Amino acid sequence: MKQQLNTIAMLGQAYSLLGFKIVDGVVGAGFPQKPSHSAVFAQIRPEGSRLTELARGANITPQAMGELVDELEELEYVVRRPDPTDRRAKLVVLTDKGRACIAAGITTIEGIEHRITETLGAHGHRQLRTLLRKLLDAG
Amino acid sequence: MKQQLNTIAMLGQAYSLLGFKIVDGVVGAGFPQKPSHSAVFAQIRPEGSRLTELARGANITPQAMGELVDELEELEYVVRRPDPTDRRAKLVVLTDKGRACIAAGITTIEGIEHRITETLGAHGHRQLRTLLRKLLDAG
DNA sequence: CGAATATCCTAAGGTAGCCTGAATATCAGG
DNA sequence: CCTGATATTCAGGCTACCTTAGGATATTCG
Repeated sequence: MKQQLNTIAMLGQAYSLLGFKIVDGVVGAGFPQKPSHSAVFAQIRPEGSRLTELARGANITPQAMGELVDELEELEYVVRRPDPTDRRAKLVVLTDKGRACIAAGITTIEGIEHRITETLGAHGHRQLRTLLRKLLDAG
Repeated sequence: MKQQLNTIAMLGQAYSLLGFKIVDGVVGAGFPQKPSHSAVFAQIRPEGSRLTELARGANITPQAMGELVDELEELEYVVRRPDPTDRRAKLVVLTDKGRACIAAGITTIEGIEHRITETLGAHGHRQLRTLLRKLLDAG
């Protein structure tokens, strides 16, 4: 579970770890309107994910997740397709527009990371990440 | 305006600066129920502050601030007293309980800061603050 | 087959945290 | 003393985000 994290995510986690509540980031123009929508984008698998699966991952009820998916479907970021392996289920799948949206978000994040490196220097940026890593590991 | 900031506040500001939205911190048991309540505690002056003054500082409408103060008054953290210098206005003043609440919050924050120093070492903690300071100044 | 289980949907409800609009009281200046 | 600005309050509304309740349908298991 100790995956590679970008600096802003580490900042957020550190902040959260220290007893603060944070709202999930809405980074850049590529992302949809509601902060909670990123709960879908962050989780959805390339082959598509089930509603209940997404709900469990986001720790909300399937009904609440259903509403989010409704909205994202309306915005044409995802579509619901029948699951070929289980005819009870439907798969929530990203559309091209959805993938473009994620790509735009990633570009924004990369831009921010770049700006951090510019400000702190490569060495400083590495130092910052190391310190944050230590904080997260200790927490 | 470049006052001394503790590390957690700096983390939060940095995170916010980088395009994320954060909910104000609820640190420790000393603080009241709602995150937004800290908008009052953070601003209120020892002699008391006016409602509109607090509203401007928190960048919300006086009506919204009025509701927050209502709640805090209900919880006996503050009282409304007539302003001796202006009979239109009332002063929102901390009670003993309110001051105790702030003190408890500060104690909690100090505890967290202490834990950070323990984890990173005094040198590491200073380094972290320096790096965050740079990020904030650049933003 | 029939019962239990899984998935999904609709509907209704609730809270937090804001907002606008309008009423009332007071102040400050000519 | 009239006028326009300022301070507060009451009333009503809104959005984001989540819940519980109940029911439809499809699948798996004994």
